[in-house]
Amino acid sequence: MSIKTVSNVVNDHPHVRPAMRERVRAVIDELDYRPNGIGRQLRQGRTGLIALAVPNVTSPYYGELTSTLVTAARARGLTLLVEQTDGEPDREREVAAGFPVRLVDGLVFVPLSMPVAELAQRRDSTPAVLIGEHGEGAGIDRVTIDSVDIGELGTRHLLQIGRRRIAFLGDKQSLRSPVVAERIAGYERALRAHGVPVDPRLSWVTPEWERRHGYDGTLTLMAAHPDVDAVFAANDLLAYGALHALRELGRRVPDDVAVVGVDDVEQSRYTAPTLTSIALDRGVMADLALGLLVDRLAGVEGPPRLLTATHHLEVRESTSGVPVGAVPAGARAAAGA
Amino acid sequence: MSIKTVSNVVNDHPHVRPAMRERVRAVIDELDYRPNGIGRQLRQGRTGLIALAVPNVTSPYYGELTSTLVTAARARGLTLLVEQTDGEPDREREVAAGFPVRLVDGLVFVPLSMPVAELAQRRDSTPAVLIGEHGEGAGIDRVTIDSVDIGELGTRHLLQIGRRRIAFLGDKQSLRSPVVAERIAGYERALRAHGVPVDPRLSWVTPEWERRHGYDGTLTLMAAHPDVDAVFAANDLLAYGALHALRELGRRVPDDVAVVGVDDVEQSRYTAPTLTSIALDRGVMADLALGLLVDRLAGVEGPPRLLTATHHLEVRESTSGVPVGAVPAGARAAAGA
DNA sequence: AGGCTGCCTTCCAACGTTGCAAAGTCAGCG
DNA sequence: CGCTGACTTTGCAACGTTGGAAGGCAGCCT
Repeated sequence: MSIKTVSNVVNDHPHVRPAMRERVRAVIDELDYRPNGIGRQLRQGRTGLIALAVPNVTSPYYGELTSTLVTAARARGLTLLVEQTDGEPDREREVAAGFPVRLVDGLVFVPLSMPVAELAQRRDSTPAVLIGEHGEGAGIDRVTIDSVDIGELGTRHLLQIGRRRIAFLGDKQSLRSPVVAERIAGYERALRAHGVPVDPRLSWVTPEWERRHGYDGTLTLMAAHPDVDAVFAANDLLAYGALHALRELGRRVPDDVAVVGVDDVEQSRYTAPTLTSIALDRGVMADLALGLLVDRLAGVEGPPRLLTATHHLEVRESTSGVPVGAVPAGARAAAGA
Repeated sequence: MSIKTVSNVVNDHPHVRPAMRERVRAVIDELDYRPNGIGRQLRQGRTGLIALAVPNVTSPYYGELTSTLVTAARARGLTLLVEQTDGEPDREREVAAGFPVRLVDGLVFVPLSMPVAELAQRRDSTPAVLIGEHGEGAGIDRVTIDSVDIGELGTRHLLQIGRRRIAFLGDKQSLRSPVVAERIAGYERALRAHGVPVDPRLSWVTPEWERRHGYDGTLTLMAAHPDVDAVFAANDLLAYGALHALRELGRRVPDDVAVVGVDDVEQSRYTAPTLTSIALDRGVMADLALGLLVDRLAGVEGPPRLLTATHHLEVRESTSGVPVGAVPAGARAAAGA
């Protein structure tokens, strides 16, 4: 039989006589033959591969995002290939410039630090989607979240439980990325709306948003401003570091200092005390992003599109003091010792 | 100029006159040309792609492993492609059988549940490396850890701080995988060595090894056996659940119940109390695994090889009661309330 | 000046697949 | 019995690259 007939069988072409179809299938099983993806792709010009470029896979937030994307991609017959940028501008530039060897059909990119102007001048013709606040005006499809509202929501919650000296943990010294700028804008807006003076010294700079930076940052913050009665951390990891530092300093949470995070990753339901956080819908974000990308792969033209995923506040012990479980308060107090 | 000359320039072949080389480079820049990976790969028969199949990317342990592998692969000029099995036998079978379309050069696989006999009968000719305890006798290169010793080490530590009613959290009901079997073997060996009777009722079954299973498991465990004075969790996530449950129950850690985990992921330095855990060297494991795989890709023949990565105990507050930071004990006591 | 040598460039073929078109087969019908 | 038409199979070409071999050119030696 001819090679082409095999191809017809493998691709379920019509006009193949059942007898022949059976014969070919038998031989395929016999030889354990698999079509060579490379040849197929060369012919079709597509690989079915999508690259995902995130700062890292280790942070719970990006890990959960990656996990969702892997699953969502598979559901659409695509395979995900992972790159890590560590949020460094040069690594992000490499991703934006495209891989030196053309291999993927599309790119899902979470940029953090590279200048948006450079993103906009990207010459690589591979379709891309951005996820996150970074990329306003880059002319690329994007799925984002409303970080101004996130900053406002978290701060308002702290104001409502009576806090007045609220620190924002996770500012950036140089290069204030949109993420930070927006969250701080929301934070300040909420303060003003409540008639609480904005003290710029309480926008506390951390080099990155990892646990240890939250820990170090909170130690120095509390030393400099002992009157701080709430910490609004830019993400959950910083908040974990803050909780650890506060415990070490003997400050009770939330009694002395309340803490709010952003991302609401799984771990936040298990810290002691459990962490109040603003939940972002990662599943929806991944799905939306992949949908935008698949459109472009299918040849959909048009101006860059922008979608915004929703978020909501999950109140837990670090601001309410109320334990999650159905256990008497007395028992809880004893537990903490 | 001819296509082949361009190829020669791109591949740094000798015998290209500098003038011509320059001319070609200029045009490449001009057109922003990139070699099409597919054509190249078709010619060379290799894709430079490595598949990684893990249960998920969300668990800190696998997340950190994935992250390390991505970096290690990149350092060797390979790109990592991620699949998730959720630890389900059928999904693992698919991975073992090979992707329907031949596309990757090699496979790094962390199986958890599929029968080893089936792994051994794998017909796919793509080189593979296994990571973990699962796969003994499959005839495939593997990087593992000594889980018997891990079980023994953790248990001995608990015995040495005076605990006698030590529960093992994370047994599996049916299908006791090698991971569990080995850790429990070590646990029982340590108990016997100390003359402490082995109580099989304290090998507590959990459906999976996620935080919530540790939480649920610990609640039921402590209800059934209130005299338990230590919990040896099969991994850190289970331990976080255990810490949460114990806090809710008003049991002090480590005073009433000491807790030990396995994996020593980043978060364990930040829980309250910080978690004693057995650290596995993920970086080394990833490197070893990739080394084995690259050998096979280079055509190295020979019997299956087995490497064992090291581990060590990180003692923290959940067994020692001693805080990590340089803060007076009095401050710490107040902090916990 | 002719031939030779050595370097540079070009040509050809092949990797494995699939779209298209041509060739082949067969049954039914006039 | 041959023709028509529908259905089935096969052949060819092309996707973009690179190894190997052949071709071209210039300079040098005699």
